[in-house]
Amino acid sequence: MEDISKKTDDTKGRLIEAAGEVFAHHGFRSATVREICSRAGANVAAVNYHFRDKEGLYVAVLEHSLQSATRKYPPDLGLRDQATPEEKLRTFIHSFLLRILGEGVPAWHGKLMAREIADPTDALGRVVQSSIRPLHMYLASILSDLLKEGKPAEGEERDVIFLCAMSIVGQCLQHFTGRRVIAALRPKSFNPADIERIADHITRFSLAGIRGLRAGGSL
Amino acid sequence: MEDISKKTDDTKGRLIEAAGEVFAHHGFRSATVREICSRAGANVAAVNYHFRDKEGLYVAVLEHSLQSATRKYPPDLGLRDQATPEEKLRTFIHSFLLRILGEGVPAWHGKLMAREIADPTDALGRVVQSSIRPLHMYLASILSDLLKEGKPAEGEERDVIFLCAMSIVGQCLQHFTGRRVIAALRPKSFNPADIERIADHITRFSLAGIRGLRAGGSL
Amino acid sequence: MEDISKKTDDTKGRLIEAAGEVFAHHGFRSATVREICSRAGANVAAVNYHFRDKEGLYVAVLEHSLQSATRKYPPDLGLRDQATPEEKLRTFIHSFLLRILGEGVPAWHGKLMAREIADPTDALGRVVQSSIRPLHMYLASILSDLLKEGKPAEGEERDVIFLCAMSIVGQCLQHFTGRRVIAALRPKSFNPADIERIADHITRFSLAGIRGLRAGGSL
Amino acid sequence: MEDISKKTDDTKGRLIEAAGEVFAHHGFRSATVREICSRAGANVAAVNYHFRDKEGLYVAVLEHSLQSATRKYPPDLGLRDQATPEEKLRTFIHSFLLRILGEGVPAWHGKLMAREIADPTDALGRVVQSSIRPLHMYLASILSDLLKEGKPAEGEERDVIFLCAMSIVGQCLQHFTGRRVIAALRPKSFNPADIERIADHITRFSLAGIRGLRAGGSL
DNA sequence: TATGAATGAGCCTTCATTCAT
DNA sequence: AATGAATGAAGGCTCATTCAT
Repeated sequence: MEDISKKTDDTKGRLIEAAGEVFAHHGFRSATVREICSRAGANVAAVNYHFRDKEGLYVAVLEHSLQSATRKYPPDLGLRDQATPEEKLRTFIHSFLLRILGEGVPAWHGKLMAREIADPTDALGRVVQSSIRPLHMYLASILSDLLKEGKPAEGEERDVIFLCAMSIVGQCLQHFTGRRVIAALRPKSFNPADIERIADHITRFSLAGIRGLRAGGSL
Repeated sequence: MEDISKKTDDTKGRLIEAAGEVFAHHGFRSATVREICSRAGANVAAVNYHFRDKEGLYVAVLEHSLQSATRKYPPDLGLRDQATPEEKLRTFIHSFLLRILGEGVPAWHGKLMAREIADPTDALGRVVQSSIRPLHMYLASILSDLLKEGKPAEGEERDVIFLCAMSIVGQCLQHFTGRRVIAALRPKSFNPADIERIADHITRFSLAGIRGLRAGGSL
Repeated sequence: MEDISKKTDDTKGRLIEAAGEVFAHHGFRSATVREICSRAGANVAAVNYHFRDKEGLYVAVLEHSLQSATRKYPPDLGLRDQATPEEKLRTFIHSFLLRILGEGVPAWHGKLMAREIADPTDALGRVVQSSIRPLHMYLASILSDLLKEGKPAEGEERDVIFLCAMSIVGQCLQHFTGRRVIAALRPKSFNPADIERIADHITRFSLAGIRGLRAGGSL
Repeated sequence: MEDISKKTDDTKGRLIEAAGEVFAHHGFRSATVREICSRAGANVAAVNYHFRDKEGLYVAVLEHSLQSATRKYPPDLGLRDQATPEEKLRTFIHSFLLRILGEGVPAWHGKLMAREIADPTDALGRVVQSSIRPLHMYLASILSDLLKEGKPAEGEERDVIFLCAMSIVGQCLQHFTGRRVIAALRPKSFNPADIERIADHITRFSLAGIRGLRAGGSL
């Protein structure tokens, strides 16, 4: 009679949970099967039995993470469909930051993705297709709405949308990827509680940036 | 006190050169002493002899890189001092991108820094103090000029400057850190030759973003 | 007391059948319980449940093989008892080759024996007593007839008989044991269809050899 | 100042020597690097350092064995060239038996070959080309002389030569491959000292067999 | 009776490091 | 100053086996 979400007391589930933390913390190559199994209270051979090998476990962790993360933090955060593009962008940024900086239990979902992006394994292709591309397309549609009125993007326009998407995602990821440098530069700044503050900044900065591009002013 | 940049045919210099490439490509943990020594045409024991251990070599590489990189690509790219803040920002962004995306012979300097930021070792503190902080301060001064006129930043203002700096650096690093994902999302887009294009975008996006913040419009 | 040869669709029977093929192909040590169970469509624990351990299964396979093989290919191949010793020898050699080179459904019986001879396990003693010795005694009796007339063999004579038996068996086994080398030396020679040809050669070679020994010519 | 043949006190040489014994005794797959290194008084990593991996060591052992064995027991055993074919055959058989049954220090050369023949690894091809084929060609030339006068072998003739070669080699190998069965069948028969006796038998048996074939008598 | 899950010993290999020269 | 050889710790993985159901 399992009360906790989906019976996490089976070995396979515990392994995924433990592996998620360890992979997110050390990266795929530096993580050791022994530490994962130790945390999961399982034998070293359990990984081989359930996931074939270390990489199989990694893929399973990624897939679990992809589903879980997008389910927990949908890009629109339950926003009503008739919301303005500005509202949608703010919500997208906020949810993105929550995924990579949030401290909720299984906190490693977003961290794992950020790691995979910065130091990809062979599983990157799968991650891009099943998780990153949908998010990217959603962001691109918001940006398309913000950059012009109604006309489908084409040619030059598509490049601008893509570059804007990179600008927004880059700003968000910087607060995860560069967290150690930020801590060293400004010891007492921004902790998890500041996610709201950061989301505000990135949203305002980006909305103004997009409007500036639309204005088309020269450099 | 040997000048490495002059006589790179001694073992020590060749080791640093080879280690730079390997560390930049694989990261500290995944790089192997054997590959480094092999590329440098040196014995496996050479690293321990000259640098005490693998980490000692890494620190030496970082320090060499810090000096070399800032010398080769000064943040102002030789800009005259009376340039406008807008010109200074554009030059900063351009030089930053050149450092992390350029294909010049010592191409690994910037890549190495970006790696250290994304996956720090114990040497991060040193890197921050001697290399990152100066760049950051220079960027902060440009931003200060752009955000207001003359008055030194304080309180809330400092937070804004810091967040803007992160926004700009984050946009730049995204094109290095996320290069594999970008390649997977848009196979034929942006190659090194597009650095100008990317620099243009980030500059325009950011200048508009900063101006938007100064306007202080509500969300 | 189950009759395996009749109902081979029970787990135990399927395990023996599958194990026979795998042991014959890979040898005892290199064969894996997992492959055997996989082929038999049974659980990995089935071997330990039914046969205590891997070796127990091996012994069961051997015993099944001993009975089955001698039943299927009797050394005299149903030859009438009043056949000449020459006819008996030819038939013995032919049936021996069929057992180790034949491609019949239970093709692994002879191969398994040949493997046990070349790389014995602890079960060798049992195999010798229950399977090899009877064959050997039968061959020895044929040889005794060929070497002299009527007088029981004794002393020096017994050594000659034994050596002749080894000569004949060695010639036959060479075509199984050394099959890989033969294939490498003479790529297109001798395939299973050549059993007749090989049997002819060994028979003629050996009959002449035996007669030569009887003639007692000096070296 | 090494007095023993060729300085066997270096690690590499000791590893080859130890590996030879272990491989000959257990076979490639069942032999463990640990036992080999333990016997050689070396670290487990020594194998990797000197021979890349276990298979590299195996190949090195084989090559060392090929040279050493044929040097120690040349197929003609120093026989003068104008010896009769009969003398040559006897010498070939004798030297062959010495190689696989002899107890001289490094006793494992022939045993290793016999193992490789019966249970080949990926290195078999090399062994065949560099070691077995020359021996085979030499034996074939002797057989050619014995089977007819002067005329080069062709067609059917070549098959007969090949089959005779297999008959002779098979008889010899039987005393190594089947040694355990022989011991079980006839506990007190044939020990190493009987090599002469066995060589005599196989030679006489085979010479008579060959002559019988030449006579071309029907079955 | 039969099984999926889990185990622990042991394998080969790789690594940064140290030693003797 | 520099090297080839050797080291021991640790890693991922495979195996026959046992456990709980």
